[in-house]
Amino acid sequence: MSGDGEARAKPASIRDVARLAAVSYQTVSRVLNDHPSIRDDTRQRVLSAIQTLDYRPNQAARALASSRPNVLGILSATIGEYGTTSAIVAIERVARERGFSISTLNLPDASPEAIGEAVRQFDHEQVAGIIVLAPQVRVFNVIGGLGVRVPVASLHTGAGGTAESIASDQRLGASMAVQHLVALGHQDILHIAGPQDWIEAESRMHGYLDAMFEADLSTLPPIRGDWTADFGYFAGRELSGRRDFTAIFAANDLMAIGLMHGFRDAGVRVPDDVCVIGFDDIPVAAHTWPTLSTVRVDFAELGRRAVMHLLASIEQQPDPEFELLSPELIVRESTTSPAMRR
Amino acid sequence: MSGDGEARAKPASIRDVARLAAVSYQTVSRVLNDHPSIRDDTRQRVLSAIQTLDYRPNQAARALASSRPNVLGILSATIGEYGTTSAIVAIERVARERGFSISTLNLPDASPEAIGEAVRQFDHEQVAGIIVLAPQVRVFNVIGGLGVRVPVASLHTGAGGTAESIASDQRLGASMAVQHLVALGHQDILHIAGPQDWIEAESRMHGYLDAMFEADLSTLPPIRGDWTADFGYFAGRELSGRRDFTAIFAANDLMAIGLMHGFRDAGVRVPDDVCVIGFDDIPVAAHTWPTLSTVRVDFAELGRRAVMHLLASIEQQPDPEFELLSPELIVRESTTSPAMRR
DNA sequence: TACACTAATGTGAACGTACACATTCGAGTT
DNA sequence: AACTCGAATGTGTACGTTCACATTAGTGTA
Repeated sequence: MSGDGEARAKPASIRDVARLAAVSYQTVSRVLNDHPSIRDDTRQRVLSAIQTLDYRPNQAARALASSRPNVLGILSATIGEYGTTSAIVAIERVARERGFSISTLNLPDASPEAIGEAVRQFDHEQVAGIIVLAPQVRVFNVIGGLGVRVPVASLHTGAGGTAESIASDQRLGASMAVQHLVALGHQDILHIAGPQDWIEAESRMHGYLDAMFEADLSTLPPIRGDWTADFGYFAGRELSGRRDFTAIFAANDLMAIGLMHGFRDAGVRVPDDVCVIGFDDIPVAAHTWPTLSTVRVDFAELGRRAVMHLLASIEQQPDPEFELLSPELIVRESTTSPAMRR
Repeated sequence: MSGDGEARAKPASIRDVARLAAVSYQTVSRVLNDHPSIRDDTRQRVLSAIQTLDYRPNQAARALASSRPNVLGILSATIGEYGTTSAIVAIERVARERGFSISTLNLPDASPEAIGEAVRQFDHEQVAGIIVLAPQVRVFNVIGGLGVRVPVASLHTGAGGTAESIASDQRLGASMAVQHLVALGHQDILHIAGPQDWIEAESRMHGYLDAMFEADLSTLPPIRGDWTADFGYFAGRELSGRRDFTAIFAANDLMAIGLMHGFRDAGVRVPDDVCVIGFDDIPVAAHTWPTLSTVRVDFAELGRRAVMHLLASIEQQPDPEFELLSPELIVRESTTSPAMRR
C-alpha cells in the first residue's frame, strides 16, 4: 500500500515547463499567477505543457521566494463539538481555493498553557494566519497577551473589530428557540447554559435573555452546564423536583438529550410535563424520544466567513461585510403548547 | 485581535545568528540539526544567539533545500464519523512529537475523482506521507493505481502488508457484540451493515459472521445501510413487519438509534420485542430511550498506530508490531434476554 | 618534530520560485 | 519612415536553508 514505487522521477519544475512551451520560465510564472499581459496562445501553450508534464508548483519554493507563507493554521479545542467539523471542512475548501494549505492543531482541552503552546507552534511553523476554533473568552486573552506576529481570526467572534458580526448569529438563533416556546404559550422558561467562559454560551444566553425581555417575561437564573449529555442527565434528575418552569431551552442538543433522559428516569414526561428545545440540530436529534426541537446554524458558512476575514487581514484589505445568517428553527416532538397537557 | 504589530522587523535568518555567534552559517545549521561534531562551547554560543535573536528556522527554505518534506497529510472522507476525530487528535499529537506538521484535507465524499485529486494535491504539496481516513475499498484501488510517490497508511487497514492488524480489532468488537446477544439467549440475529465498499463495514460484518458461526447459529442476509440515523429509521419501520429475528446488531450507533426510533413509531418495543446493539459508543448512546448497548473501540490508539506505521515507512524502518486492541462491550438497556419478554 | 587521522568548521553551489528591471515587439501617431 | 508607448516576454538575482566538498584545528603516534 506504500506507493514508494520504482522510477520515482524528479517532479517537473517551472523551467521544464518553460522549455517544453518554448518560453522563458518567467512567462510560465506569469501564467501561474494570472498576469494580465500574456498573449492567449502563449498561455495555452504553457497550460498544455503544464498538463503534459503534470507540473505542480513547489509550494516551499513559492513560499520562500515570495516570503509570504501559504499555510493557514486551524487551532481547535472543540473538535468533538458538533458544527466544528462542518466548519473545518468549509474553511479548508475556501482556503485551498485561495491557494493556502491547512495545518490543523487540535487540542484536547483549552487550558491557557496548551493554547499558548499551540499558538507558539504555529508561529514557529510560520503560518500566514490562524483561525481559532476555541471559543473561550480566556483563549483570546491568552492570544492577545502573546504578541503573535500573524493575524488571528475566530469562528465565533469575527476577526478584527467586527467581533459582533458572527457571534450575533448564534444570539439570534437562541432568540428564535425561545420565541418558539413563548409562541406556544410558555411563560416560565429555564435556560441551561454552556460554561461561563465560552463565547457561544454567552451568545446563546443573550439570545435567551433578549427573547424573554422582548416578551416581557421574567427570567429564571440560568444553570451552567458543560455541553455534555451527561451533565444534562444529572440536571434533568435534579430539576425534576422543581415546578417553576414549563419549558427549557438548552444551549446545545447534547445537554437537551441528556436532560430528557434525566426527566424520563425521574418520571417527568417530555413534552407533556416539560418542553425541551436544544441548539445545533445534531444528526440524532431527529431520532431521540421524543424527537428534539432545535435550531440549526450554518456552521459551514460561519467557517467560510472566518476565512474571508482572516484572508482580508492577511492581505491587508478591508474586512468583508456579511449580513446576519438566519438560523433555522426545527420543530419536533419535544415542544408543544402547555395547553395540550392534561 | 490581529497581531500585526508595528515594528514587524524582518525575522532573523541563519546568517544573522551566525554573525552574532561568530561562526559560519553552516555551523548554525549543524547545531540545528544535531550534528555530532560540534564543540560544546560553540553550540552554547550558537544557542544563545538563537535565543537573543528569537530565531526560527524558515520551514519553507528548509523544505526547499532538503527536498525532504516535514509535513504529514491527513486525507479524510469521514470527518463526521465518530471515532475519526479522536483518531485525528491522536495522529496529530504523535506526528508533531516526531517533528512533522499536519496538513489536513477533508473531502465531502469519497468519489474516486475527489480522492485522486486530493492525493495529487498532497503529492504536490510534497508531504512526507499520507494517512488515509477514507476506509472505502475503492479508495485504495484509486491510490494504488495512482503511482503515488509517498508512503500511504490507513487507519483501517494498517500500513504496508500488515493490513490485518488494525482491521481485526473491529472484527473482534463486532464479534463481542453478537456474542453478547447470543449469551442473552438470542438465536435469530439480524445485522444492519455499513455500505458495501467500506472496509469497516466488512470488518464488522465479518465479526458478526464469526460469532454466529461459532455459536452454530444460522445467519440472516444482512441489510446494507449507509451509516445514517435516517436510514436506521426507515429500516426500523420496514422491519417492524418481520418476525424472523429477536435481536439486531447495527454496524454503528447512529443506525441503531434511528432503528429504535423506527421501531417505536411502528409500535415495536425495544428491548421487549426486539433487542438492539450498536457500535462506537457515541456520546448520546448513553441517553437515548432506551439507552443503547454498544461496543467501544479505542480510535485514538488506532490513530497512533497508523502514524507509527507511516513513520516507519517514511524512515525506511521495520514496521512496528502491535497486539490486538481489545474493544469494550457496553451493556445498557437496549439488550435483554428474550426470556424476559412477556 | 613530523605524520596521520579525526574532529570541527568553513565555502560554494543548489533547491524552485517571485520580484525588479531590461528588452523586444507591434500598433498607432506624426 | 521615424517615433512613442504600452503590451508581451526575457534576464539576473534574492529568498534561507541544506548538501557536498574543502579546509583548518586538534590529538595521538612514531
